[in-house]
Amino acid sequence: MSRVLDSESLKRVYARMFTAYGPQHWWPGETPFEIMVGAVLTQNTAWTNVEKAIDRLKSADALSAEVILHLPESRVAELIRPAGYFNVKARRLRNFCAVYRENGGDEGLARLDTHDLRNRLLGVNGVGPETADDMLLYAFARPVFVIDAYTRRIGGRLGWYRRDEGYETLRHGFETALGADVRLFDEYHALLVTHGKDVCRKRPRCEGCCLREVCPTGNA
DNA sequence: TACCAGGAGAAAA
DNA sequence: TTTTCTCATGGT
Repeated sequence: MSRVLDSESLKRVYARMFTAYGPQHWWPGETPFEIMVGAVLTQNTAWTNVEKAIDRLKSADALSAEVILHLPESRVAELIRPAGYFNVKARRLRNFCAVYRENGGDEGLARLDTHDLRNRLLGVNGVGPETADDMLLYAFARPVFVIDAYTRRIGGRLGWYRRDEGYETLRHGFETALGADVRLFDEYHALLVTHGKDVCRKRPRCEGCCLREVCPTGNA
């Protein structure tokens, strides 16, 4: 980034989105494991489809690392079919479950410091930076800011940075400007996604956009 | 019908 | 090293 992110601008945008949409109550899931499975399944996929896949895993009594590792990959793929990319995601889920088990499950992973935990997750073939950071923030309440396509699109329109800026640069930029605050990071990311779905896609002319007055191009 | 969704990794250039 | 391609269902 050519310049550091402005803390006041970030907080102003957050306040406007929070006023417009209210608390988002992310991430759906009863356990860290369920949240992490959801993070893999939601890759480039609408959450409504992920919910169907998780429901099918639950119905088959297969929402556990042991069962997923025991079942044939084709069976896992069949169960998660509604989430799309079911063949690659079945393989990724099994890769993740193997590492999850090797590291002692929810409790074992929770004992790792954030840097260590992030590296373990990134070591899984199929878990990239965004998925790992979803897991860190929402499953383990670590102060890690998640950068996704909506963060890039909205921040880009607001003139904060280039959309193709590197992932780590953006993550570090948000974390430095906002300070380590799990609840803020949690809500901020969720609000960006909600705002992106609400305005950026459904209302291309930004009618009634809560960020209109703070957007230099008038189309955030 | 065409497009997109809470990405990542492999292959090609 | 950077860009392009592949994976796939379900809703709008």
